[in-house]
Amino acid sequence: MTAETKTDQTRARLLNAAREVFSQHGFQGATVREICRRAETNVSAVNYHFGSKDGLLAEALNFAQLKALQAANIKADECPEARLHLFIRDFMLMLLDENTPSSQCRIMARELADPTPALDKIVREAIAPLHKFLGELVHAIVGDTVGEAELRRCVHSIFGQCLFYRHSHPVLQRLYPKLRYDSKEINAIAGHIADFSLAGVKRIAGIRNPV
Amino acid sequence: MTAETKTDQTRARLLNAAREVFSQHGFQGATVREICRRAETNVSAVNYHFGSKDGLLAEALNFAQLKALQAANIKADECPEARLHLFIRDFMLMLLDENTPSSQCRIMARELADPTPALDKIVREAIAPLHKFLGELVHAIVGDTVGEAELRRCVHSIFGQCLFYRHSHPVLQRLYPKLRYDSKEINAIAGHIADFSLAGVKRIAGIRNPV
Amino acid sequence: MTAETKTDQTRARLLNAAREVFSQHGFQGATVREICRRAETNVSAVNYHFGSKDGLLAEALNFAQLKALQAANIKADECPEARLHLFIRDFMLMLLDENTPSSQCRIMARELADPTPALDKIVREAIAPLHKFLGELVHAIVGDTVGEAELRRCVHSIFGQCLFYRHSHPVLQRLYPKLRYDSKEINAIAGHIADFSLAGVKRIAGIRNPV
Amino acid sequence: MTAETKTDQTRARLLNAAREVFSQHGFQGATVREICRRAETNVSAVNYHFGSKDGLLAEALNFAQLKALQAANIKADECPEARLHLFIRDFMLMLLDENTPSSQCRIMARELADPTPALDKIVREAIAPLHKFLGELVHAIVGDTVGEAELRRCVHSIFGQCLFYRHSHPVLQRLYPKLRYDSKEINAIAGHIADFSLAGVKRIAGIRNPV
DNA sequence: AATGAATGAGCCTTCATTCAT
DNA sequence: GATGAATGAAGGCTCATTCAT
Repeated sequence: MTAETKTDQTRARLLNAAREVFSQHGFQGATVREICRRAETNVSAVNYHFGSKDGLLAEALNFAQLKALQAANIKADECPEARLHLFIRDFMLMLLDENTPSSQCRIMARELADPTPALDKIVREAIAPLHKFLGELVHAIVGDTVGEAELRRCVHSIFGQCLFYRHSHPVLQRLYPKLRYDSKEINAIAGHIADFSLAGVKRIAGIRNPV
Repeated sequence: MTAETKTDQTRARLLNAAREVFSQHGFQGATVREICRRAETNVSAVNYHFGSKDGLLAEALNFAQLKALQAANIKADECPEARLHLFIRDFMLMLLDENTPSSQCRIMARELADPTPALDKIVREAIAPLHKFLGELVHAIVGDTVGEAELRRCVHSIFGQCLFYRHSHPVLQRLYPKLRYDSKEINAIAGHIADFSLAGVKRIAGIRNPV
Repeated sequence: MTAETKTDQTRARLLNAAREVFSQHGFQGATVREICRRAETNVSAVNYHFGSKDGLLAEALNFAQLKALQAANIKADECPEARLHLFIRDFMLMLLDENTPSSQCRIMARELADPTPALDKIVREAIAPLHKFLGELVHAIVGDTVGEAELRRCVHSIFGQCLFYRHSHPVLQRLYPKLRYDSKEINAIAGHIADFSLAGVKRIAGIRNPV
Repeated sequence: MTAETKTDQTRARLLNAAREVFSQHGFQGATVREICRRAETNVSAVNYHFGSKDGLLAEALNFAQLKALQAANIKADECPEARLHLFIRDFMLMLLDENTPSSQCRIMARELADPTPALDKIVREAIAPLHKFLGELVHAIVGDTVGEAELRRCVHSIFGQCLFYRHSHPVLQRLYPKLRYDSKEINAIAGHIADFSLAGVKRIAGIRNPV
């Protein structure tokens, strides 16, 4: 049924390998050779199929996972607070779960702090919608009681907490050598961030925060 | 009275250049040659003064400033909540203030995943004490009502929010081209993070959060 | 019929150049750049074809020729004394003959004092078998009359005499500016070493040495 | 009593350190920094006192030890055969004894195969006299029965055997990991070379070689 | 006279890319 | 169309040497 040509298969293998390697080593740290080794093809293949390492990154980022996450969240028949919790949990799973290989999200996270030619595309197609999505979710929680700037900062506070566990992973590993991101730990972290943030946004909105 | 030797001046120029380049390109993306070019010295200077690129990073992180920040905070005759606010503000000033360019510690250790003595030292001497400090400050606010793991996560939530503005700076620049980190903006951000976090930690501690 | 690919040609040029440069400047003194310059290729070629400077040395030593030499000697239908003479002559030709420049194995491993995989491999694959071979040849001459340690020293004495002409070539050139290693001279040297050594090993074995 | 100035002391320390390091690592492998570290002075001292690394080598080689060896040998009230044995033993001790630091002879041995600017001086002042000395000793044993070329080759055979143990040390260490150059082993080697060579030169001279 | 600081040429190696089948 | 071979720019670093006291 899958009329995949050999070319398509090679492309697919390269994209998967690229996602793995980019998410592990970042764009600069990744080498074309390593990607091609994992894709079991030759080093010319990247330039042949994608023009350059940059081009490979651009294609490797299809953001499907991220969009699926948002779509699923919107569909969820839950109150905004519960949806925030869900979103944070799914986002953290994408960022941290070691059993989910080749998450685009993890690639993005790595590149946020280290501008690459692909960053414009990443921001435009993935991050801007994501910020918009979370902004709307927060708005659904707090209503019109907060200004635009404050809403934005709430979104930043939530993403900042999430991304910290990825960006600071090398540091956290050294601080707490026993730390492992299994699903229990990820759930605990996500629960914490959700509770913490819910209280935060409500405080910002001037809403009394019951225990 | 400027008892600065030529050596000290060269070291200082290198450190400033390194902070600029490291924060712009990350550790891997930064080149010794570029750093030396900006410092107007030769490429050997880095190895001469700091032993290696790693060693330069370790010194560029400027532990002294971090420690001064903590010391000043401890001395402040304020309640823990106010001290948290102060700490966040000073930390954000250190991370973001564009008016003291390159003399600040802009870099937080990242992407030194391979076990390297530099990151070990950085974590041991700078980051671990910093986490301990903030942990104690949070504890002073919430008392013994939270467990060790939760306390730790509160610390992570606060640092995550702060570092977000540095790590995601390239992203935020693209999302909000008009964004400038002047002292007014920094104060607003710090205020937001302090309020948000205070509500967060109290919620985690099970403390009713009045408006 | 010249089924040599371009790769093989480049490899061969590199090996020839490496033998020249290594034998002129030693391993440390030789530079990859100089070798590549003489081989008329770029500096990456060494690492591409041989992995490293060490790897290039390992291949340049040309074990094949050494092995062919031993194989031919074993096949020779001669008495052990005559075979010793033959071996020394062939070995000296390999070491010294100026008429087959740089296609020969001129280098004997030296100055790789730091434990390096290259020298380990060289010793294991080339030198140990060679010592074993000469040990057996000496044993065939003297029988069981000498102990293991003495047999070993006889082998060392023979190799030492041969290698002297290579290792001390720069010295001998200065001592005897007229010295040329043409085939007549090489034969004379080989004959000398064979006679000298035959008498030596027999004396060590306690065998009366007739004129 | 020693009216040594501070300068002289520094020079002396540098020369001693240089002899150590040169004999251990060869001229190219030795670094000025290491020499100065051992001499407990600064890196400029070498150039200040000796002009360059080359100049340091030239001065480090005063050949006193070598000359003393020859002088002592001439004085010895022994037959030429016994004096050959003595000479080889003393020469080997100089080359190999790990308890005799900073032997000039060992430096020379390293540089024989790897021409340095100092080689002309070494050959002229040390090696040529040494070859002449050993030539005369061999001549005293065999008389006028051998031609000049053959006499020369006998000298080469003897030196070749001795130097082998130094040049091929890295190889021998790997072939026989248990090998140690203690004085017992050195004496055994020297005895072997003397016996072997005596038989050799007599055979070359056409002298019947009694057991 | 003597030294700590600074230099720049050069080292081996890695890398994304291009070439020539 | 697809690949193994080859490239050259650039990387961090080491070193003998020179500078400026």
